[in-house]
Amino acid sequence: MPPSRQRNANTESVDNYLKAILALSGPEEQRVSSTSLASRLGVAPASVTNMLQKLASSPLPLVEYERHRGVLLSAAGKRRALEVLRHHRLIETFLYEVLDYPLEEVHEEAERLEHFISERFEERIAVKLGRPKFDPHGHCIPAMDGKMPKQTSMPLTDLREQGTFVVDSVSDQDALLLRRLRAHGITPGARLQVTSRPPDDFVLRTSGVSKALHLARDLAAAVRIRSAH
Amino acid sequence: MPPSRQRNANTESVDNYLKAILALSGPEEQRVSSTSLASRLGVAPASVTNMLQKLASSPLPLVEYERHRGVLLSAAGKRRALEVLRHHRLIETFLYEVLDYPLEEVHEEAERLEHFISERFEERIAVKLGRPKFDPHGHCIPAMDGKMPKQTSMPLTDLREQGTFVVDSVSDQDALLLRRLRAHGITPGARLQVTSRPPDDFVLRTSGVSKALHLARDLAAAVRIRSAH
DNA sequence: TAACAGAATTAGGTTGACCTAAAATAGTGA
DNA sequence: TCACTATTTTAGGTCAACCTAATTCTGTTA
Repeated sequence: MPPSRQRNANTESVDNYLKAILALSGPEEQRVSSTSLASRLGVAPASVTNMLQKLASSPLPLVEYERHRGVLLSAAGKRRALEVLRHHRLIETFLYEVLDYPLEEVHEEAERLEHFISERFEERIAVKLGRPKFDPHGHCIPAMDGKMPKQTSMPLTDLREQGTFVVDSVSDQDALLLRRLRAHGITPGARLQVTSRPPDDFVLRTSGVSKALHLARDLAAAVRIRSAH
Repeated sequence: MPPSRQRNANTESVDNYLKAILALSGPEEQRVSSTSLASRLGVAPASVTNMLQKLASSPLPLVEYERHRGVLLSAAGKRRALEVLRHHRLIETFLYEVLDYPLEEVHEEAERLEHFISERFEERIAVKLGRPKFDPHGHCIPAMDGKMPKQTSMPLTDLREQGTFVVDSVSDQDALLLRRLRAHGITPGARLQVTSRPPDDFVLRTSGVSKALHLARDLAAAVRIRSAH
């Protein structure tokens, strides 16, 4: 028995499966395939199948799983996934606000710590931060009851018309990319005036900068925007 | 291969063995027996033997081990043990100072987190706290180079004469005990006037309190004192 | 509708950290 | 010095989470 985190059958690994399923199933909660999970988690597909079978057949199943048909989170699984996501985003906010981390480094640290903080720790940092609704990437922080407001933003790459927008959020997946975005002044809340769009380049202006900016596709893909109300 | 903490062969479990050896070998760095390690770590003696053999026979051994003669930390092992101890005590201080944890709850949380924070995290909280030298229990925090000032305190239970002293530190091992001590005003820095000592009770007065206090043996054993200079 | 590619699963294996039970060793006292 | 006890080690096993290789399934395409 591993010393600390066996309580409740929630190991670090299980948490990571749940988080991945939550992320991949999207807002419509579609079934998630073994391969997509495998590639997101960086493990072999066979390992995924194994784990899913275990998670599905425990006394209080965390997922619903049918062979060859992918998985979905059960109510309990979703609850736990959202709890871990809440931890993650609160920790990110904390690192950014209180410990002055650079934006692109909060994710990696949070990714480790999210599994090991207590309820008390979560509560204390939430209070310290004034119960924030958004993390520094612009992602919303699930409430304790698991509620999340509906997404009203869209990927910059989905944009089909020009106009002025506000950066809703940036992806936390790739630190390098994040740093490049930041160097261009593209951070949550920034104003973007988009003057050209695919299949050409993304050409845009950021607030207060006169020079037009050509945005590479990989960068654009990491940005979500909403209308400048 | 477990996903996150395989780097450098320093798993949570290995860290805990190193910490336990450091604690049990004491300031004179005496050899530590398998049984004492087993009981401190809450594992079977056979498990200890196993682990020690592994730690001793790795390319860069963390311990020196001879069968039937106990273990000692190697230079590398001591370095790591002190690093983890430093993490632990910095985290405790942080929880206490910044997140307003009650004293008796910092230990348990730190015990988990100490294994998972990055160098950056350690550095940031150290800066935030003003590079503290002592944790809230009164234990000194090892410097980055592993240096620790020599102990000048003694267990209250070793006391053979009456007099006035200062509480140097209190043990962090038992939360309940700690809370009882705190209820009696016995926290690091408090003044103690000891008027009676074993084999009778410990009878003492704390600063500003007129009523004499009878201290149970288990409580006294958790307190270290130094002279009130 | 047969065949085939790609996805998913099964079978069998490894590693780390633990366990129990049995065997070996060390230190002590007769 | 011999035996006995307590400590320690060896032997052999379990479990979680991974792996590779082999097999089976599914949906599509000729």
